[in-house]
Amino acid sequence: MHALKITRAEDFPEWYQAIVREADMAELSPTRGCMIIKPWGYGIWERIQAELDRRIKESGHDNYYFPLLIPMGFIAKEADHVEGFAKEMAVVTHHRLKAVDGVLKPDPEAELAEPFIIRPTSETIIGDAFSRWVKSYRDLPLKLNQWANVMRWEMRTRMFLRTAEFLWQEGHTAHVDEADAMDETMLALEIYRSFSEDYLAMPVVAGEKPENERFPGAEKTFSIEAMMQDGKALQAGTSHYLGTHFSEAQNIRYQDKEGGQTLAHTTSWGVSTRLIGGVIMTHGDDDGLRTPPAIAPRQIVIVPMLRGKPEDEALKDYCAALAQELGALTAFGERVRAFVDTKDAKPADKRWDWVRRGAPIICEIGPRDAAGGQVSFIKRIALREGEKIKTHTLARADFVAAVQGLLDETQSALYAEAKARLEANISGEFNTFADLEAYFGADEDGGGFKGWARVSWSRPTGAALDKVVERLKALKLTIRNAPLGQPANYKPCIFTGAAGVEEILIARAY
RNA sequence: CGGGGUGUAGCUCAGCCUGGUAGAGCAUUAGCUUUGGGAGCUAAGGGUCGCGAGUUCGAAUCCCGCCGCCCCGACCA
Repeated sequence: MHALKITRAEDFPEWYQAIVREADMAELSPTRGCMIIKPWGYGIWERIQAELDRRIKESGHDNYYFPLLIPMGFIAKEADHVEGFAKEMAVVTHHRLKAVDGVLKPDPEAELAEPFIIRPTSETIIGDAFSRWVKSYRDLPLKLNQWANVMRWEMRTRMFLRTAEFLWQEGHTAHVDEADAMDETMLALEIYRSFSEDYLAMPVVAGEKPENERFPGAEKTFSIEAMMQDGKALQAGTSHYLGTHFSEAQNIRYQDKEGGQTLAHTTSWGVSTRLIGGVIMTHGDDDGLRTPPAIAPRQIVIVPMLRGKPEDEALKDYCAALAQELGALTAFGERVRAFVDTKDAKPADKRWDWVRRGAPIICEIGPRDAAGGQVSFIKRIALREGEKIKTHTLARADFVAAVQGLLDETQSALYAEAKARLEANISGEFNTFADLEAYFGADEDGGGFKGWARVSWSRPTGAALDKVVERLKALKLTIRNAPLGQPANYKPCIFTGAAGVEEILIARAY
């Protein structure tokens, strides 16, 4: 009997919805396409923010905050950019409401001369600031970041993976030349890769997006791609070299050492609350989430087996003292987050709540443990032995001494499991398009697990690339990226048979 | 935005075809029992049946319109 009513094997999308609800991470709000993020979900985001913010600052970026509303004219300045975002823009057109026949409406008298858009991303408004801030080569590089909410009017939303409003971090930088901007683009990508692997225990493949998948207005787009447990790829972060597209559109020029006016080269890069969806689909099991300890809002949860009797007080004291002792330890460079769940609820219910949330270590401490100076606990990553829940018992001092190791082991085990899955399911055994069809076309409904294909291609562009995209679409496939670390030699192009020039990953994707 | 499904108690759903004034399980609350682990018994509370307009003496049920959600498609930094 699992803690979730639905298993991954039965219905992966339903299982995903169940985990978001049952782990109490988020729920839908009355606002279409938007969610209420609850403490277990938001707490994970706070851990992500704290660590990623540290890494971003360490690499020389400062935090800024730009407005939510962007003058509509700004978005029109870069042609590809407006084309990419126009269809999903929320627009603010009025500044006042008025009751007309008892119905509240935007006051026709209060229409804005120039509407605002709610930011879908901030290249344009930040570019405008750059154009004023960048005067001399001495002002460069200019490296900033902001933590913000953005809005994209998506047709189809899924909690954490694609919502109309989401939270993210967006880095924006300006540089003297392409080489410097490309260094920055790759630096950001590497921050995302290492952060995802070290901190989220989510292995990824970093690489360059094909032309058709580039960010609107970008010269080059790079991504990190993670493999979910249904085999689909999730784009978990992107880093863009924007060339001089935005500089031209917004006049970001500096006086170089020779006294000439030169266009700056800009970059942008971001990760969002989508990472949380990735964590769920990487580490969840049929009992709920298994939260990596580094991002678990509570790493050790202590459930006292309260009985509504006088001896409860002594038991609570024992648990509080244990939590305090654990809180003095450190793990992943921070204080250990221990929590005593004293809520007036049945201990068994509390246990299963924390199992579904995926607290890494759940202690269940009864009067006999307290009297004997022991700690009984379950490990979320090794919850069962056969059908039965596996309970461990250690002397209190031994448990305290073991905690850091347990958390480290949990983090490592989650990473190792996901890494093994990723590596076992990327196949280079495809030589012709027929091979792809044989594998990916086998199930018509697209429901079964399908791994990724790593294939050589001749990197067609324009109409030839469109044709490739169409052929892949028929198999519900997309090109994810061209991984960094390319081989010395290539097989013939899987699409055309021409000489291969690059290896790419092909997969079904979110 | 197209195709399909769906919307009834906090959750999962029955009732709809064949109109008669709303149900089950779980959850909640109270009491009693139980206590090394997802407990039992008894009782209670809880629903404008997604919204609106029709047909009808009477609509959860039939008709029309709208909206949300889920799946597929299109779209998706």
